[in-house]
Amino acid sequence: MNISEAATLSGLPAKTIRYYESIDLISPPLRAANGYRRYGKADIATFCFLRQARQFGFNIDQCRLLLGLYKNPQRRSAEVHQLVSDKLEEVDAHIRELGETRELLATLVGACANDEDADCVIIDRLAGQQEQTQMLAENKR
Amino acid sequence: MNISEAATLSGLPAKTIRYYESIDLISPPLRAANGYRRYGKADIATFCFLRQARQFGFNIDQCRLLLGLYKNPQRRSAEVHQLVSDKLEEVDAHIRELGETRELLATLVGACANDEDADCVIIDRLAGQQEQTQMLAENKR
DNA sequence: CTTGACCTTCCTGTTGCTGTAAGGCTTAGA
DNA sequence: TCTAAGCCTTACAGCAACAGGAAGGTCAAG
Repeated sequence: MNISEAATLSGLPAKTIRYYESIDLISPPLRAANGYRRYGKADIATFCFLRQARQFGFNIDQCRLLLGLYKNPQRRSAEVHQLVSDKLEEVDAHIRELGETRELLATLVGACANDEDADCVIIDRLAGQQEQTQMLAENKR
Repeated sequence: MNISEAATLSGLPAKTIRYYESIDLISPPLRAANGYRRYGKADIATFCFLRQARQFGFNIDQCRLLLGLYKNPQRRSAEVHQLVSDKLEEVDAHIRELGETRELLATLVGACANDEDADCVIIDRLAGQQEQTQMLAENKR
């Protein structure tokens, strides 16, 4: 099948498939006589794998590792487990961080008058972190 | 003061300050006789404002808006409120999305044998979304 | 025979910086 | 007085992970 069908079946845009090939994430496929890329079922499975992995937040290098394990029948599931639980921790950390940001934003939203007046707690709060930074800077000396 | 002191006091790297100037986010400062940028207290306040806003997840264009409101004594706090509550919603959506990812990852971690064997539920799960995609593709026809 | 839908490669742009090169200014110390 | 460090300047390259578009070749239908 041609690249656009492979794209439809796998859920990866054709552009992305070509890009993955260009960075050697996937191996170059066979070419038809006219130069078109030809893909088979196994390729589709690989593309699906990559789409899923990316969706889970693995970056390209991590996908490279995962793909290596995927293609290697000698893998130990413990290796895969390690990669995935590391990612889980990473996602957890990210969620915690966003949660803090969220709380701060909610505080701001709640504190703002939300009217026609120019007085704005949000603006004050955003600008008013200066002293702390300066104290911090002084502590460093 | 010179740029590195401004950087220390505001918490924005000197590089970032120059970058913000280059994209017209902040206005070019006065220059000393030797060509060095000179900053004052108001500049530091602006830099702190930007640092905070970025930390809250506002992108550069949103910072441009916020900065406009910050510098405008005629602002209506409702405008600021709108920007911030939009951002809050955005962050909430992001958190929800990450939460779903987290649950899926946790499921994978829990289901994996985590041993010396090659059998790996994670690998199977990552590769095995193919049918659904294909059904989806067929529904589109 | 043309039209439109594919396909190819190559180049640029995105976001928000960070790194590095190549050079000028300034100040303290030998 | 020389020099070494530690500032400062500009300008260009690069990161991640693609997306958009140009310029051109191919293919199937009407």
